[in-house]
Amino acid sequence: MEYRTTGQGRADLYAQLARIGKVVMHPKRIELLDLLCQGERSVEALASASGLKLTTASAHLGVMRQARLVETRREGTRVYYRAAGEEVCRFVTALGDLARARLAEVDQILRGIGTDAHGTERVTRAELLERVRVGDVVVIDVRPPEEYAAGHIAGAISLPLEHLEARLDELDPTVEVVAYCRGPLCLLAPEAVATLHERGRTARCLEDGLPEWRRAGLPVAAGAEGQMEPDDTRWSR
Amino acid sequence: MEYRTTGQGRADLYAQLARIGKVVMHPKRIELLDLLCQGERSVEALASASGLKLTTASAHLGVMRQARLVETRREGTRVYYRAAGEEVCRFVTALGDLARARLAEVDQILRGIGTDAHGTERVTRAELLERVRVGDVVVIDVRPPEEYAAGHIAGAISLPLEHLEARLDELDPTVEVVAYCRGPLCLLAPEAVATLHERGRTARCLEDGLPEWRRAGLPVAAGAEGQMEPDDTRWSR
DNA sequence: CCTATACTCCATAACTCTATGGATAACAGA
DNA sequence: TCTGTTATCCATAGAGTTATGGAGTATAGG
Repeated sequence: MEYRTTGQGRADLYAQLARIGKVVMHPKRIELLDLLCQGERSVEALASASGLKLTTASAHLGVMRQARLVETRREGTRVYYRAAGEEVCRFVTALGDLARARLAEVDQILRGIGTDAHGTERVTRAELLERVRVGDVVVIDVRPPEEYAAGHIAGAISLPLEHLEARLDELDPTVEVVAYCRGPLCLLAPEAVATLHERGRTARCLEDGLPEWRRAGLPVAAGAEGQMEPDDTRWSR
Repeated sequence: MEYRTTGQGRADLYAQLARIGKVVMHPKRIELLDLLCQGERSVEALASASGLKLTTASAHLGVMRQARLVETRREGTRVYYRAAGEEVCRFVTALGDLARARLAEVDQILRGIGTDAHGTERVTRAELLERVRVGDVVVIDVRPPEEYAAGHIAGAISLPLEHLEARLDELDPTVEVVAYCRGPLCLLAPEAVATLHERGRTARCLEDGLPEWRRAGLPVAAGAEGQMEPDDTRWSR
């Protein structure tokens, strides 16, 4: 018995799905997509962040644009790429979740060097929200300043990982620190927490990162340090 | 400025995610995965259902097994493959959702030949549940009998698409029919509804299909027509 | 122990994808 | 208009992927 419905239609359908599959078959494209879920970036910025040559990065971005997973905006001589919608970021998250669930290797990497192996539980979003309200915690955004400026947890201060040790004295040793970064696949916050632990501080990571926080409808602020415009309308159309 | 955290770790991480990405880069593998989300099947059954040669199908299944997306069980000389967990099916659904959201072509195919183009709204799960309770609707499972036997909506009767026209007189013309199949990517139910409309019947599709119904925790029965064992423990470990 | 069945493994040829550098295109500023 | 910047396009070599048929493996049954 053959149960192939409308023969042609089905084949076409799966071919379309494979267009999206092809995007995530290459590690660098997943990396780029993950970066784009943080906010828009120029081709050059993406290339240097992912360690690709400009032409190669452009080619990868072209593939992703053809699959309609990213969109572009031109500003003078520069082209800014962004994820084509919230669904794209959800898909990247889903891919990461599946990988963690099915591939022991992923969990090992995430629990490996510089992560929360010390049995430190992560802080839930609900808990953080409450403790920020009460004010008995300091939230640090350990991502690069540009990403902080593009959107951050309301009330968080920008303290990029690479400046953490130098600016350690800005943090009150008696107050617990909660660090967050780009999401479950990002290693910035776990590394920050490990560093803080080495210095005898109390610190934990937030579960997930900014995209998940935003997606949960929790307060996000934009702009550089200090000025706290309640903005960020990126996904709110 | 370079912001590449733990250089090696990140590259490894994305390479692992790409292992899963590579699985869904090929249309036939998506098709196979979609089939496996309906229940386990032998290699031969999968090959014939997807129109692949046995060796090719086996190779594709091998790729999927290496990525830990499917698992096998041997029974005599036969090897049965199954999805490696509920997360796998959720991922396939997520891929389909993303494709529908981002690729106009997919929506076109789904709304194309034989689908609910007639402005027919789909029945929600909640509505169906209530109307089955009241009993003013007949639910037909238009998938192949084997899939019905492996698990179906409690109360549904098995009426494979290919027998629909021949067995049309089994359906009371005064009662609305709700057809369901494998999920949003499956075209069996929309075709059945189109056929029923041509015969002047009142009929609609259920939103999504059996996997989504099961995932929502709604009643599923197993076994062939008539006998209604409340079973199906496939995902309940 | 022999045979048939249901798969998996292997070698290979055809094909597709990726990285790279040079050429081209779009734009801003002088 | 000329120049520098930023990004895309193109040709190509190299790497990886798929389909296929034939060989090999595991199992059930005679």
